[in-house]
Amino acid sequence: MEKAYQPKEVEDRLYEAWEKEGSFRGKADPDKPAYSIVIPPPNVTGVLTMGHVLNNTIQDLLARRARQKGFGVLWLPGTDHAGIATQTKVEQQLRAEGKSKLELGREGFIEHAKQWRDKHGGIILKQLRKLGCSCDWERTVHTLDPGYSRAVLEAFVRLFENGYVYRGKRMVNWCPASLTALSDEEVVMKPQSGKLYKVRYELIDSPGEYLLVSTTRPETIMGDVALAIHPQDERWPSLQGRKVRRPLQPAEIPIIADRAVDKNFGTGMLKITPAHDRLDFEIGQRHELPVIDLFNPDGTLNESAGPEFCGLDRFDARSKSVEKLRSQGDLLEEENHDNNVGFSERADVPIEPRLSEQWFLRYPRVEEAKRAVEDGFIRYFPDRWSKTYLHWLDNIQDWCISRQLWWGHRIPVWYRKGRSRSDPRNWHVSVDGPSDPENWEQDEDVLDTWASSWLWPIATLGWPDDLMMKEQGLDYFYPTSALVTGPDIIFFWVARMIMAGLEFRGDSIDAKTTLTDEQIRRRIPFRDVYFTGIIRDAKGRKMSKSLGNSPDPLDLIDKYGADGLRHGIMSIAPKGQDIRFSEERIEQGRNFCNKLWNVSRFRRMADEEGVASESTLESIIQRMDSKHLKQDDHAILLRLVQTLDEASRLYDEYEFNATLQSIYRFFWNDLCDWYVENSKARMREGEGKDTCLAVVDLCLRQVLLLLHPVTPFITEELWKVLGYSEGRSIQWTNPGSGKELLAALESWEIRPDPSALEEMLAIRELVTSLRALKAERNLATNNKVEFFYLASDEKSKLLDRYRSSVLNSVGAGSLNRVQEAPAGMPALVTAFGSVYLDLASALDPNAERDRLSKELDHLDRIISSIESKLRNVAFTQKAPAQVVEGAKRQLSNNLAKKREIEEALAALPR
RNA sequence: GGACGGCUAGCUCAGUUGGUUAGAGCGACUGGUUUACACCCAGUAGGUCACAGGUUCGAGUCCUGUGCCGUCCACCA
Repeated sequence: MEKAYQPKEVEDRLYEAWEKEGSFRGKADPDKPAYSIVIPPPNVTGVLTMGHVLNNTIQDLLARRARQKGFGVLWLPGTDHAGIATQTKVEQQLRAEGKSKLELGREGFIEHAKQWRDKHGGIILKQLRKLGCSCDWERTVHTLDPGYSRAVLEAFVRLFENGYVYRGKRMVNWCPASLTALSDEEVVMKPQSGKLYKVRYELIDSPGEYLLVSTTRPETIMGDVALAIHPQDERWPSLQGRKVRRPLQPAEIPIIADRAVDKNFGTGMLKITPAHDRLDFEIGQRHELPVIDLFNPDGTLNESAGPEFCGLDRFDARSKSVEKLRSQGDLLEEENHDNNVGFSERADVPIEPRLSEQWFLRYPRVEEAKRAVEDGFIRYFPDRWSKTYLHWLDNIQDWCISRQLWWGHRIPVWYRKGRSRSDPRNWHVSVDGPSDPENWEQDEDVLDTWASSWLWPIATLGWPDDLMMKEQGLDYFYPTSALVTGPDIIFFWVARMIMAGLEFRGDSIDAKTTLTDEQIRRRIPFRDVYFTGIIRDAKGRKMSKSLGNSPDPLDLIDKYGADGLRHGIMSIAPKGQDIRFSEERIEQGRNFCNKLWNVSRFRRMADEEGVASESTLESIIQRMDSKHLKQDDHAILLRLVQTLDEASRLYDEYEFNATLQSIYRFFWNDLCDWYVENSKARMREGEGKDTCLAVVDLCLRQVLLLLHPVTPFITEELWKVLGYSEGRSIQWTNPGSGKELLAALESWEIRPDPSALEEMLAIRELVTSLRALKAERNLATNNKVEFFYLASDEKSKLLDRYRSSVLNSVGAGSLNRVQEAPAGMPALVTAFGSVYLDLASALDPNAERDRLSKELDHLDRIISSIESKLRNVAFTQKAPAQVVEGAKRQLSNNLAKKREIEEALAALPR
């Protein structure tokens, strides 16, 4: 074995072997309980980020643990076509080649995009293999696959038939960069510091008299169709019904009154531009006002804006309109003003409210979606996200699902040629289209990407095709067991998947009929949802490409190994809290693997032949001879039992960083630093050698099993190297519970002594104190140091049993009992008693006095606090007896310590 | 304007239902290469648990308020 663990060769070799053996294949096996996860499909053209590493490590961990526990496991991978994102990329690349999508035409563009996707896409899936992800790659799904596409269209048609989908002319969020409508969720509000302009409008019937209006968007004045005041605004009792002159594109427009106007904002007077503001549009509807659309789709102004403005970009138009108003004397004031502006999430440009005809979805099963989470059919980890989820559902708005793009699922609606598209009588809605296609033309738009990915858990398992569902094992794997994703897509994806599952799984149920509990239980797409945190850099900033603060996971794998990366990331990932990334933690993950490697190496060096045999749990236990079991053996076995239970509990609670901490403590502190260190002599020779090695084997074997979900490669490798494999991969062996281990030990007449743990802790504290006495005086290399101790008979007896191992681990010549504090020796007071270092020379009495005085002060503070507590009648009467007893014991211990320190102090030479 | 999360050692974080003297890793400092591991071992220093009240015999932990940091939701021109 190499001196240091070399992950590269091991990882590639093992991954290949696992794939070849079909370890990851998800098969419906009626003899096993099912465990399934569907991957949150990354963008097909995406590359692996630290976020993916976190997310997918957790999923892999869950899948691998389930495999160990004997479940029929499926982790289903795939990619998302990512409509806008991909189309934008392809267009950019075309532009770089000097081509445009219009030249290619729809068919040509899609063909081109597909080629581009096939060439550059799917990289991320290869990268996930490097991470060790145990996905069933044979079942990889892409959202534009024929089967999946059919599911998307089928869902649309069913929703249409059930009255959930409708077409309407409405205000939508328009992205002038991507030239498409967006859903409300794709708009992010950003605070902007802009200007608030005060503009005057002249009253027609009273020339020279003006009304003042505050606006942030002077470039839309040409589209004003009215001014509005609040009906109860007593400042202007008689304005209603009169008219003003619009200062740009002059025209006479009426003054109206509407409750939606805020009397207290600006001048209390609102200009109404129905085509370019949501509120204005609503007011316009109420008052039957006309709509003047000033903008082209790309955000430039059109003819309605007048010749001066036509063709200008909206922001140029803004400055130009300000200039013009100023020159006309209509601009009275200009002040700084901070407000929130909606930006397109993808293109990062301000969105434009725009009136257009689009397809909308009224969400199905909203009430049941709430119940599913409220009543615990679906559990959120951490639970607090359920509040965010429920709040969104309470205020849910219809979903604009049509996108003016080419890359995606084309809406399965056909319009009769030459007839009005607004009239449903001219529509044909079906998956396969009309039988006389020559008389129809298909809707040009595609569906929002999320209107395909919301079917992910059900459509990847074959829905809606009966045969496919059977083949893919939908009945077996659905509902999936866990979903691992970020809280940022709780609305985009999680909530919508729940509604889709409730609506589409099983028989179609009338919209008016509420689902029963049993139906909800069967239809939900997943049972547990684990929300990860967001990975931030060391300064707490979000990782992003533009900041360049995101390390490349593949570089990290190269440097620290996939296991190191996985271990590192899992050790810093508290449940649902944001994560500060630091490469040091990944380094620690690598170090951990190396430690595991080296202790295994040491184990082999102790007895190469013993390792060669295929050792099962039973055969390891049978190598233990209870005659040769020492207290240290009992103690480490008890710690192993504890750790098995603790780690298992923490795994089940999704507390992965705590899980690793628990395993770490056992493995590093208890096993390596204490047990192995103290057993080196036994491991080499003598009667107890076999027993001792068997204990080490048992501990190592269980540690490997516990760690396998987190660090699959090194554990599999050592599993074989150490001879625990019985020819089988570690993947299929369950670490088992502490209770099961105890039972196995018991069947071989091994019953760990419960008092051994406590003894070990006491001895460890003693050893630490003795080491400290030496270390503080730089005596680390001196093995002949003599110690004395002052302690009770009982403690003295205990020490006699451990003396040699204590001397050995401290590196000391002797440790003898005295009846009173020896003069002039540095001392430490432990739970065990006082220990003294015999050091005639090189002692600085003053330094020693300082140290002891400090200790004494500290003790005095503790003692007086306990005393006052015990003097308090309320405490002694109300606190539970054991707490009071504990305090008393604590007091007497500390008083004893104090006496001993005082003695030691008195014994110091002046 | 609402809602949620965070504030504990220089840094990153643990701290289960209130109960003996608040922990770990990293970093700092001291010492160590007797054949598992310097990706290691031994040890030391370092904390008014953000602040202010309250409940309680007892508060890092529960309640109220304040501050700062972060996230989400919200049509104020």
